[in-house]
Amino acid sequence: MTDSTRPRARRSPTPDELRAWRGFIETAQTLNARLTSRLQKESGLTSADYTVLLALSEADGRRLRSSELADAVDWERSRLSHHLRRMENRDLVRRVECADDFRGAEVELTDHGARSFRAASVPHLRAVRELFVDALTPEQLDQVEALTAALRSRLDTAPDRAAG
Amino acid sequence: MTDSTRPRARRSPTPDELRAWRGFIETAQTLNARLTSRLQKESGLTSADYTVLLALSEADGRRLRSSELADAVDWERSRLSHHLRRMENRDLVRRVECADDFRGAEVELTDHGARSFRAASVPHLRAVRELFVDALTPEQLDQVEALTAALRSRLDTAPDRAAG
DNA sequence: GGAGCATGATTGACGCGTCAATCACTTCGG
DNA sequence: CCGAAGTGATTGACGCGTCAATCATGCTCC
Repeated sequence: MTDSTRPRARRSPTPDELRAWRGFIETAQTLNARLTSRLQKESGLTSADYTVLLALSEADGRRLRSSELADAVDWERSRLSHHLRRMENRDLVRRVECADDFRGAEVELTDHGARSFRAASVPHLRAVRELFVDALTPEQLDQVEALTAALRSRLDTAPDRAAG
Repeated sequence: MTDSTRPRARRSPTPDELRAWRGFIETAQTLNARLTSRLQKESGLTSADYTVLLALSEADGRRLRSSELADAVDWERSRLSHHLRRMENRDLVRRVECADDFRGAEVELTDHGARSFRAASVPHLRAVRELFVDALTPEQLDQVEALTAALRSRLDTAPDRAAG
């Protein structure tokens, strides 16, 4: 216990803690990669596409201001802009001029985009069930919520560049 | 309960389940982004750099065959190859011809690479403690291990393109 | 021992995401 | 009004990761 004289937060994680950390982050990444790959194969959409289409299909009139969309999906502006250009080229979305503020643009789901999203949705959600939900007990699912709540609250507290 | 007539795995997740899923994957991504950004700012290394340097500094003689390194970090060959080129340009690693098999290459930590890794390591591990370990109770850390074990075993079982 | 296949690794093309710079339009102060 | 500051959104450059193609060397079997 030579570490016990140092403040806890300044020590490196113990091997056990590090194992938990690595397990957590690697599992999340693998899971994400697997879901993404299935989504792509089954429906030709990336998970970025899916995120955008989901946000748009939930919006009133299937359209959103660019900035609202950026907030909804929590992306940087320029990332959204680049991605919308690519999605527009594939006829998944359409940009239309905004009537009340000519700086702004509105983004609209095309019919093809709406259809693609609907077609992707069912197999995607099924995959989430297979690879995540069904792998865990109901108690574990509750634990997940508690864990992520705790982590999120820590993330919200710590102001990006380290804490005091 | 109209769903109760359908096999469980074919249903979409319930709203609760979906919330747990979204919480899990988004938290993991945010956490990862935060750690990556701190690592980058504090030491000029990406997490990809860090991963490679960690694997190499744990290897005998600070060197590994390219393919062994690829296995160690679980990357595609070509990704590793691209990344090593970039790291070589920054004098973090060096490629040397392999004596016993002239197809192969060995990758070696440079002194500068070793120093960069050591310098990055302490603040990085401290950040892991701050943002992950210290956000959770010891019980929760145990839960994380059990959860990820369950998820991993599911991932290993399901043969990438869906399960029966 | 040479043809054909296997293996280790690299390359090129391309879509992606970040950062900094920029463009276009609006608003505010005078 | 006009100019300056503010705001919504796009662009360009660049590093990254994937996929398919390729290169170079080693291996096998007749």
